[in-house]
Amino acid sequence: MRKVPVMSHSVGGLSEVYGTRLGMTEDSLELLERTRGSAEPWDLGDAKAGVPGLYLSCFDMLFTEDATWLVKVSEASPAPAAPMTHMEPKDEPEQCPVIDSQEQGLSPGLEGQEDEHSLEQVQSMVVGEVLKDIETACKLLNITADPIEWNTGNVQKWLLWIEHLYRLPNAGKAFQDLTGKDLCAMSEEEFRQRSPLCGDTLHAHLDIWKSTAWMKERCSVGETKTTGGEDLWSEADSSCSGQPIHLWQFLRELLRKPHNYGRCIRWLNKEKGIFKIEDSAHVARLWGLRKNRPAMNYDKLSRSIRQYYKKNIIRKPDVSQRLVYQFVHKV
DNA sequence: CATGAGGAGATCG
DNA sequence: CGATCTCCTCATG
Repeated sequence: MRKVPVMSHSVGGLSEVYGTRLGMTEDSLELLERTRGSAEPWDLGDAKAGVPGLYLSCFDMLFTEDATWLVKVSEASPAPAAPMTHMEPKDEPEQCPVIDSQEQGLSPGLEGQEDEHSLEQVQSMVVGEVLKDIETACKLLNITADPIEWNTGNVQKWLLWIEHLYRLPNAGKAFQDLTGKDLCAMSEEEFRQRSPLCGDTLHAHLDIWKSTAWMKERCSVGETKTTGGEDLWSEADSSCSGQPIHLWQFLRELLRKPHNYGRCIRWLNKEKGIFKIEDSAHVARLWGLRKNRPAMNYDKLSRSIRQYYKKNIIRKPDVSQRLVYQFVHKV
């Protein structure tokens, strides 16, 4: 109900990947009866697929929606557009993601069909989700939303992140020493050359980020500009003060996004601040990603949590249970 | 066998 | 310097 994944083939492999992995609903499939690609080599085959819940959370993070607005784009704006630099003459005329989601109210006449209308609603909703999810990723990785600004370290983080989320084979090395700018200048073909296995997927992901950044830029022109513009992205969250994030803050961030991380960490009793780490390895990986500690594991993460006992930040609940902790103070 | 408690030195921003 | 990170020992279910 919440998400209405939509797919398009505008991003080659992506649609198939997400289509199959995201557990698309039948109706959404009908909605835009797109070609249903053949199953990707790495999906549904492995154990994870059997437990969609596990990594689905991550998928939602960026993608239930991405495809969506590509759909919108390809359907709504027939004109070949700009921000997507060189587009390959692939099967789809790749367009620039457009911001029309905002002003959909202005063009009611255009989409006479109910389908179109509901589709628009879905799309704008979905665009919002993309924004939120990318924002979340940015916080977790401590990188900016705009790939153009990434240094080589940021790029590596992002790659790790995407690979981690989507269970892609490791391709980090293939993009070593590239900045975000370099990355953004690369065509899908170049991506594929560097990483035959997942270059196209990575490229598609990057496109989403680029598009989102571009859109965000467009939307925020005029306002927020004076202050530096971080307001838009850092509104509701606490963890933004430039200081290095603390583990307890990180955990709270995860807990704050049950939709994305509910399968690896969740509240048992939010009022009392009691939470449970459902997937210790997963949480540890996320933390390691965030802190640039590839060797992070639950052993070490839990040691850090235990340090909080003395500081009165986190404690073990009265009835001690495995992997269950409790924030001492109110959230 | 994964988790939990906590000591102690190393490391990083 | 503080907040982990890392490694380690020992205990527990």
